[in-house]
Amino acid sequence: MLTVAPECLGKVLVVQRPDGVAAGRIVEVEAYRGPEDRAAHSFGGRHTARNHSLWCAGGVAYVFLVYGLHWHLNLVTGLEGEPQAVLIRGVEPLLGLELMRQRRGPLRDEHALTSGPGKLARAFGVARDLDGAAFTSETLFLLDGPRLPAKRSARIGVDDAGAWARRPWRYFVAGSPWVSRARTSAAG
DNA sequence: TTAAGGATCTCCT
DNA sequence: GGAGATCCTTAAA
Repeated sequence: MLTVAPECLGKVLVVQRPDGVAAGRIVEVEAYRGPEDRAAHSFGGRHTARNHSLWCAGGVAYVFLVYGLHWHLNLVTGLEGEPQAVLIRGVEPLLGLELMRQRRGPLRDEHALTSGPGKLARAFGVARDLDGAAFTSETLFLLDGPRLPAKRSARIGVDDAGAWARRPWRYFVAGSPWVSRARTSAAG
């Protein structure tokens, strides 16, 4: 999974919805590795209705809601019974710009369209009905792209996870304006 | 059935 | 740089 995460950078995420198609190049991801990873939803080996998709064989989507407002899109990468996933945090829009703007509403900063996990999920129309969907379906799939140079840093939003929070399991493309802004400036 | 908390975003200063 | 929004999931009685 730690090898899969950097390989995701540069790939193109495509989501087809009834109201249109959206596509973008992945420029930022985070790796989560349960059940040891305290920051992961699967920490402790908990297999619940919510994170069921995490335990499926790799290649499906794990979609969940945080703070009652924001959806997050993960790519499950483990074997069946091994909860491992890559969280997609930032993409560079390629197709469906108009559609994304519609779904996101008026923005002060053009780059805010997809520069964050909650933002891109909304821009791409990702919601609960995509949870468990295969990444090879017509609705949701990945295209190969040029391998981009990955930089690493600590993950974001997992401060209370102790040493696990400091693991450099966030991979991003340095210099891309579509990378979400880390609260703690990226090391490296 | 109830209570508590969360892998964030946005606006305002 | 700081605080509020908002609803789903989980655990306990």
